[in-house]
Amino acid sequence: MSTSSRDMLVTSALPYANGSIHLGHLVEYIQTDIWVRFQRLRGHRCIYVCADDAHGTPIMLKARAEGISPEALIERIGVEHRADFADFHIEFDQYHSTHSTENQYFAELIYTRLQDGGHIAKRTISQAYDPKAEMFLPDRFIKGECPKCGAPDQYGDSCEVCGATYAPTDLKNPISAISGATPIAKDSEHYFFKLADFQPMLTQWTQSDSLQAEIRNKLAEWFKAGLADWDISRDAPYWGFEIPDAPGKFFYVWLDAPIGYMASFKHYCERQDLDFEAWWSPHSPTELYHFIGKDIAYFHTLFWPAMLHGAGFRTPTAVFCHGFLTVNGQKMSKSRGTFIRARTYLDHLDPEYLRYYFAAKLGSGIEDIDLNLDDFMARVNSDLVGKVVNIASRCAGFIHKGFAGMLATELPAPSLYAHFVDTGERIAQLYERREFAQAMREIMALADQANQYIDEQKPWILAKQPARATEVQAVCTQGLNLFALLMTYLKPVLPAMAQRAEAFLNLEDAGLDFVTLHRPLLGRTINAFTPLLTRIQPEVIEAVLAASRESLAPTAATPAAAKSAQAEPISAEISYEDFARIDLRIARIVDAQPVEGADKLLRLTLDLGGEHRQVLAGIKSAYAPESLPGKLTVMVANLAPRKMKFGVSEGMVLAAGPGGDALFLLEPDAGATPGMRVK
RNA sequence: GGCUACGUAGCUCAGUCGGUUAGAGCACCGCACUCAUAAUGCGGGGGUCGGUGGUUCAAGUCCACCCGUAGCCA
Repeated sequence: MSTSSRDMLVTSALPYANGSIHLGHLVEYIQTDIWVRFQRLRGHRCIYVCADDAHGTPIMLKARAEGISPEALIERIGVEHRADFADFHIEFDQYHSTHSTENQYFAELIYTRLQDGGHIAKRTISQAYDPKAEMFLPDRFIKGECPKCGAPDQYGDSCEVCGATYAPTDLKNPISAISGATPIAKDSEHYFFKLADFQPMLTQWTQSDSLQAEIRNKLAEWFKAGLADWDISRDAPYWGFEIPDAPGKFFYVWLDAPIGYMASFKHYCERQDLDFEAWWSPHSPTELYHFIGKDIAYFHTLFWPAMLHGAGFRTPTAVFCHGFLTVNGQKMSKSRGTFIRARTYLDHLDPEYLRYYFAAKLGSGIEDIDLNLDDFMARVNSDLVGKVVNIASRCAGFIHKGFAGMLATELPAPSLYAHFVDTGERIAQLYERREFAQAMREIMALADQANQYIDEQKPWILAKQPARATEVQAVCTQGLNLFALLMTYLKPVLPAMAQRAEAFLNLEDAGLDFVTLHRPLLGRTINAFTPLLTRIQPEVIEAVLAASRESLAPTAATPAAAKSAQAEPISAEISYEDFARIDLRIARIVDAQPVEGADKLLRLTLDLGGEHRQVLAGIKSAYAPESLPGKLTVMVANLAPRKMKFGVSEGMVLAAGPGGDALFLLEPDAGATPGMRVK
């Protein structure tokens, strides 16, 4: 079934070394790891490398803020990243860093070759400069008022309130996010990579099978817009590699980041005594694959192949893009507790639950995938525990009770077994094409058939008739062999569970794989059955959400609160009598509906302890209507009714925050009831 | 604003080149079973395929416009 052995080098995008791995990152590492493990189970040589992306302004500033060196910061984050990946069973052959001697070597080599080829230009440009911090400011580090809607405290590239995009120089009253100083314009000479030199080569490369159709469309659009020069230098102070013969100029972090793939592999070659050149020279027979998120397609499908080609290296065999992760249908949100860090998840849940769920949702396209937590629990419990593990569980007892763990010497239903083996080839093709969701559906359809078979044979009835004991043994041997095939097919996704299954099946010397699966397990003993996987409990999901709210709220809230107190000074003093005129009441939200024709409003029906009020509240951007009914909050009960385009609003609910999804309804402590006055 | 995707059952998703009565899993309801981690099996209800218009003998599928969501770009 397997073809001749292939040599493959696979990468995942390098995580940035200034923060923790979260569930969004894991989509990519889990997708890649499943594919790599599958290739190895098919008998191919598949080397999986990655590294921390350890350069750039954000890392420099974070280290400065913590009062440590950038080296110390990236060392600490590197240790954390490696532990998170290892605990999710992400099995890299090499995990390295872009801040390494190998990476400096390749960055300089590639740059020098591009320069020798005439592909580097120098030009003086004017940029925002912080005179106090004495450094140029990336767009993200300039804040000010949106030129379009006037919203305060917006970043230099786009407005979070009205969605406008603009240049940092358009901001009104700009300030440096680093020092608070007003930025000035300052000239500096920059180095550019002349991407347009590679237009013919890129046109050809992007039309090959290297890319998904959606990405090819996107590239066509970029080509139409024209390939602009790419600014690859940054001025000191900058955390990165200095450009050869250009004192005070550094490689932009995005130049040396993808080169980190080569550096990591080079490090591996030195450890394993492999020939680096054989894998990276043009026309190498080996295969090179990059798994990335769709947001960084531009770097990997234009800059990267052009750089490689221009420097005399091979180009990737293919670049595989995936979409983003949403949780419960929405962007991950710190206030909702759905911004879940890898470690928080691991503190509560088995990593294989998530590996399976992602596999069940991932295809070869670039669509976003949704982690719906109710669906997650139902799917994992029902598919893995209810269907797959159940097969082993219901057969094992009979084999141990009646036959001392000995399997029958032949299969009673060889054609059913053969059907499972044949389907394995289709499943393998789905894995190969990264159609994991379809593969999981095929596997679960087989699991259904295995359960149906046992149900038809009814070994629990046969077991009551001593004369039919051998039939019981035969049926359960069949069931366990079907289970062994299912575990083989799931092994790329569930490596740890597969290992437990191998121990149970007494297969520890020669594990399950896609090459030898046509040989059934017969006339041998198995070990005692222990639960291979337990069900997810709903309380545990709640605990993860609660922990995510807790672990992130303080760090996120402190600087934001400090800033907003600064931005919005405390109002003029009022008397107690002024305050007492405001009648604040506890209200229960009994209904919340979107308002037709209004972008920001929800129509709330509030219960004030008998009396019902309609309030039109501008909280749609932060709260899904279905999440509100039942909640208690605080309302201004004696506010004059206000007629709006969409009806009369009879009061206001109280919420804090700058707007957008950062809007937080006030909630009373437990015990408060609708109608109570707030004093 | 321009561009690229996406919108199918309560939830998560399939649906090929336009072709018979639009499918699956979960959830729900009924029955059976009691080996199995309350697991399993059989049966059932549930859809204006985002909307409007068009092309066609025939549209979930193709075209146009609109609405919604996400992303990219200036």
